Amino acid sequence: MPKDTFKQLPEEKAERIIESAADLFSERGFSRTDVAEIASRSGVAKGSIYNYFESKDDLFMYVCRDGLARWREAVYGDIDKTWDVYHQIDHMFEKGAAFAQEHPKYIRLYLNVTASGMEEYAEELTPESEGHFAIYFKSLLERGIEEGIVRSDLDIPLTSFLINSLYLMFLLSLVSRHFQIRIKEYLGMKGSLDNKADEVARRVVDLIRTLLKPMS
Amino acid sequence: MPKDTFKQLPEEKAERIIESAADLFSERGFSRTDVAEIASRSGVAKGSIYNYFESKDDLFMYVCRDGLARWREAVYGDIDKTWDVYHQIDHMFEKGAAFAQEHPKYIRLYLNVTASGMEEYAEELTPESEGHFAIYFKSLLERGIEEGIVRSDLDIPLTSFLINSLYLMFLLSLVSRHFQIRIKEYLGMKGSLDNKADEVARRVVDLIRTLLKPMS
Amino acid sequence: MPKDTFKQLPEEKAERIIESAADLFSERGFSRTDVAEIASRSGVAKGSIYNYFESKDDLFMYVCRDGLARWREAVYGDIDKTWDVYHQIDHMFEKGAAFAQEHPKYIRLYLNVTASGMEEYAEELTPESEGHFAIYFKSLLERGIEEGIVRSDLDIPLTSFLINSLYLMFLLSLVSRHFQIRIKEYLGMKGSLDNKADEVARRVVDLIRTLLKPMS
Amino acid sequence: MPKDTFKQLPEEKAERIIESAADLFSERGFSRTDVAEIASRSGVAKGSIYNYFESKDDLFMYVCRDGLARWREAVYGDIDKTWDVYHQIDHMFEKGAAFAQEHPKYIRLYLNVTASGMEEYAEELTPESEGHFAIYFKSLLERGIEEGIVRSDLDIPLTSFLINSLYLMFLLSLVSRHFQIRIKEYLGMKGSLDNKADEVARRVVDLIRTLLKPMS
DNA sequence: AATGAATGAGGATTCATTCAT
DNA sequence: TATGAATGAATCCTCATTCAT
Repeated sequence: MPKDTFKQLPEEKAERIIESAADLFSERGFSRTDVAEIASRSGVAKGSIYNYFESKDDLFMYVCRDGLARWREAVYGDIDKTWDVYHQIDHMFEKGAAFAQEHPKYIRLYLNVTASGMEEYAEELTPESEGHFAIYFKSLLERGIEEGIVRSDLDIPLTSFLINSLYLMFLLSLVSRHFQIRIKEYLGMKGSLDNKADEVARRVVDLIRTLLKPMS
Repeated sequence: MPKDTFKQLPEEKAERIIESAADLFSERGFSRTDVAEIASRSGVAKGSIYNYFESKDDLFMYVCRDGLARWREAVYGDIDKTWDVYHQIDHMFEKGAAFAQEHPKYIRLYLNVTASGMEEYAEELTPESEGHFAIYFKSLLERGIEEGIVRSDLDIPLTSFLINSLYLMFLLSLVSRHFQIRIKEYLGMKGSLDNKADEVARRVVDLIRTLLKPMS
Repeated sequence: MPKDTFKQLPEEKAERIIESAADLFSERGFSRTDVAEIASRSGVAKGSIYNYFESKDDLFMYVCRDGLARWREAVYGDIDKTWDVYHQIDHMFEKGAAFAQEHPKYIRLYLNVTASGMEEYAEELTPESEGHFAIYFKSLLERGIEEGIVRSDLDIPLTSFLINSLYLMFLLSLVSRHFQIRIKEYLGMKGSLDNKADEVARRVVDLIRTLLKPMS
Repeated sequence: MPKDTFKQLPEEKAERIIESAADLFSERGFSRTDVAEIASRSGVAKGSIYNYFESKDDLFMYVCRDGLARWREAVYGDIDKTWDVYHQIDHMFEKGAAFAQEHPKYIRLYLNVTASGMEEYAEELTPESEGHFAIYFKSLLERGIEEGIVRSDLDIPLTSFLINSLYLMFLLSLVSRHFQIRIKEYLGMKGSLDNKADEVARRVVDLIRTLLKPMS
């Protein structure tokens, strides 16, 4: 947890630190990131970082948690719960893609938490970040079934898991070299993915709709 | 690339080195792994590691490539191409689960390649490891459609991507703390996942079958 | 030398600072003591310490000098110069023991001044703290000889040195782990020294008397 | 405890490290001593120090223990147990003075162990270094009494303590600024003590003899 | 005068890699 | 070829001191 001094910081300065830290952690991973560089990039002294955070670990945890919250907010923030399931999923993919392209670093942080040797962080962050989604998707599907726009013979929890997995893989494809190469292998794409993100998003949502909708 | 001296090593010794390295890289990640410890665990001198490999990077790359190959072999090695698509997918999940439980380290290595700062490795390894799967899944689906057991209104490349994503998420759930917590959130499970791996595998395959089979 | 601001401080606040500083310096030594902790323990701001003292060195010096003065006062404060030499020595040991047990920190500070790298402090403090004793003991012995209760064949300065050395070693044994272990080795004692301090003091004074009194 | 690598070092190199470490620790104390400087002074790389010792603590402990052993050896090494008590004490003071003048650092290390915050070291080293002396002095006095050259009305353990205290104070006076100033206050000396060490030693031994010998 | 945030030099320790034996 | 000691750059964190409020 950040120290009180961090909370009292001018927002602009705090933001600079978080940005630099997120940049570096997401580019290089936890171990390869140097606290001194975070400091110099954000224009504060090395010692100051330790006035704000207990340790590099503490800073990392804060940055991850903060990044994941921004991600959630960007995606869910302006969702209208009255929309139908496909509309909401479509919105999530669209907003997710926009967020991934604007702030790839916050999504890359996700990969830091999944990495080997980061179990300690996962233990704390994963339930926070995934719990919401799990409940959200499940209730979305249930309502869809009630409304007759989702087939009723599905294993709901697993279908939620499926949708989220697709969602995750899609976003990671926009921010991680590995997942980018991977998706291009599957979709037979060449060149940058960036200008096709929306198109791919639409295809994914279409596929989901095709698979979920009741048989006519 | 390993040096020639490595290739001339007694198989048993080479294996000991690869095992120790895979153990450590998969538990701690690249940066946190100490070459000296790999050496001592495998009973060779630290200097010897540098007789066999150009650098820690080189060793890491070799270990990852080797681990991914073992994974592929375990899953595809004894597949019968005449089986139908659902049978083959079922086999993949079953073998995959067994492999993940017997050699979690080789699957954890996958996460190392996806991590931040590992782009250099992804660049080389990802095409090798994912290319196979992509082609394999696509041809599987195409044959399924021809045989009339897979609905024909699907976006084949994307459906391949979907199946592989589910497959990946399932296996990662067996070996990574993050993905384990995540899947348990979705499936509402408590306690260890290990003794329910087969059950979950079956559920996933069932879902895939439900979604893919043509509407009656 | 403390700044003027320190002298104008409410006595209670000044005392709190001195106490905390003496506590910490005496427990951890100069280098291992953190100015910030002195401040927080005495309930003042870190910056305030620097309003009162030029530097950590300055504070340390003041605390040592003050502590040694308290020690002197406790031991000599209520001595009656008309008592005979043995009575006065007995009183010194008794009061010294009581002081050592009540305020071990002030005696531990002595050890900080004797330590390596502390020559600068010794240069200033030692003459102040030892000068008194030297003169005092010598005149005490001289009077004892005149009165015929101390043998006249002694090397007076050296005998003063001897008595003070014993005195010092006795008190240090009450406050320093090293000297405590040491005296227990010599006296064959087990367990805590604290409840036997008076007894040992008496034995030491007895020995001094035995050695110094004229042959009958 | 030093690592095996240290034990395998050429004696000359090991000696250089011990010397530099003893020099610095004894001049500046533990905390103020920089491992990097020990390394550079002994002409080895900083990292090498950590090949030889677990930590700065470990090195410090080794150096202290080694120094105290050298001191003991210098003083006791060539003592003839058939000599009478005064002869042996005389020899100890003489050799002790010579050692203190030749290798003041090893005696200064003693002060590091007595310092605040060094209890951990005292716990281990003090029994080793003082145990010998305690037993030695007591048996010396007992034999002296049997032989009729030491008065029989003494508190033997305490007298041993007294002699050792004098011995210690005398040696510390030769190597520590504080104790040097102190002894000069008592003995009324000016200028350097060094060229008068033998004379003072003789005076101390004379005083001991005067005090201990039976009354005629 | 009081505060406590900001600073950056300093210091212990780690570890990939080299190299003499 | 095998070894493991030697190296020193890299990195986390501490802390005395300053200074703006």
